[in-house]
Amino acid sequence: MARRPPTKPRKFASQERSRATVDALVEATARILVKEGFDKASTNRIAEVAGVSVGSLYQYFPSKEALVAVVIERHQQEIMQTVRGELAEVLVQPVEKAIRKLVAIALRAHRVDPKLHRVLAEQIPRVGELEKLETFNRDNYTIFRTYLESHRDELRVGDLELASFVCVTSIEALTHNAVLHHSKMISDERLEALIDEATRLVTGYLKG
Amino acid sequence: MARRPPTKPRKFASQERSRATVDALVEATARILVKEGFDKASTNRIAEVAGVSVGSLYQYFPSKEALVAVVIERHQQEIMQTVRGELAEVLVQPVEKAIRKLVAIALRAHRVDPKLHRVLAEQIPRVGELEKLETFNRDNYTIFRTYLESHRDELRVGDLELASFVCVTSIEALTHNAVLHHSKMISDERLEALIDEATRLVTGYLKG
DNA sequence: ACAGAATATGAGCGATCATTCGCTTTCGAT
DNA sequence: ATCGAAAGCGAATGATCGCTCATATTCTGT
Repeated sequence: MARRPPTKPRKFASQERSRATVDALVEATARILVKEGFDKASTNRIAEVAGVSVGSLYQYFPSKEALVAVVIERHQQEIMQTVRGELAEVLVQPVEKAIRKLVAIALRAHRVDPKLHRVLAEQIPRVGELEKLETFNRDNYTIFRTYLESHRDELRVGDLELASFVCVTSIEALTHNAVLHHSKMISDERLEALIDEATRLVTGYLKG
Repeated sequence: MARRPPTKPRKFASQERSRATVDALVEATARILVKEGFDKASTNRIAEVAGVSVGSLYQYFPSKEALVAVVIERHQQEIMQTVRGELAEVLVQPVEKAIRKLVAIALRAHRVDPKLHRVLAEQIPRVGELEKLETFNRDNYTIFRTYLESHRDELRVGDLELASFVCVTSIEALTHNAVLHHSKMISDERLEALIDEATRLVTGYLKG
């Protein structure tokens, strides 16, 4: 197993000990990002918080960027796990139900480790490897556009592309801001109110 | 004039030459932010692009943060100059007209040096002096809330606070994304279409 | 023409950062 | 018990950064 030259290989973990190291590094990175922000997340500090040495970090991650990218991926996967099942249901429901469920899903997505979500959204530079954040958003857009196409006859929209843009942007911004900038709004009661309002906003727009 | 000890004073520019230096520094900072991003904007590089020495930079700005803060202020003032007159008109107009004008204003605001706006919105760390960005947004929110209060009877809204949040967030996100992430949409024709859609979205929501 | 204030200079300081590499320790297979 | 591979270590490197200061140049009032 692992036939690569041992001097270079920045490679995968085969023993359990090393898997624990990788895990500790990813977790430490996330914790530092949340508690101290992106620019305090130096590789030396990450290794220190993870309880390993910098050298070990570079055994498994070719760069700091790669490590942050893994943190992003893990966060997106956690969101997807919370959401994938519900997302399938949406596609076969009528507009009003679908939008309401979509808003609820978006809200729940933003409540998975909100502080990490905020740092990723606001502080991570979108260069090189770290553009995955943009890609993730484009996926949502495509899914929504597909839904609108298959329910075209129930809607009063001229330009599907434009309508998708309006809806996705609004829902994303509302849920993002509600969770990350107005966390007082998080009482379950007010949260239901927000779902009502966002649903009314979007369905009203789609059904004329 | 200027009685401070000459060893410390990090002070104002009284001669024309120094005013030009300050201007060159601010402009160079903006240009670097746009063309190379926030983390390439080192003080040495800023001074180099401005055609002055680092020392001169620190004669007029106590820190890099202060310099960036001035760039932010200047950008916000440029936006306000483009917008202030129109904003006054909005307050005395009926809902539909008002919203349409507000959307158009927001759009125009985002088209004042859009690339700089994007960098300021997405790359500048919101710490210390640089929180002005948040304050600016809170102002918009307050203005809108005031408008809704004075037109309460024309509206079908329960919670004014919540409605303001929904409207401001949506308009801001739509105009921001349209200008900064979908610049293909900028053809004047599609731009009018976006104003139509955003207006329909928000007025539909407010008037039930 | 001269003095002192204002302005400009840029080498360099100390801190911090991402990354490397020679070395040691632990593991798994025999 | 042994040995090679895997995992771990951390001082050291070189780059870059924000910022200072001793010095030089230019301006302004007289």
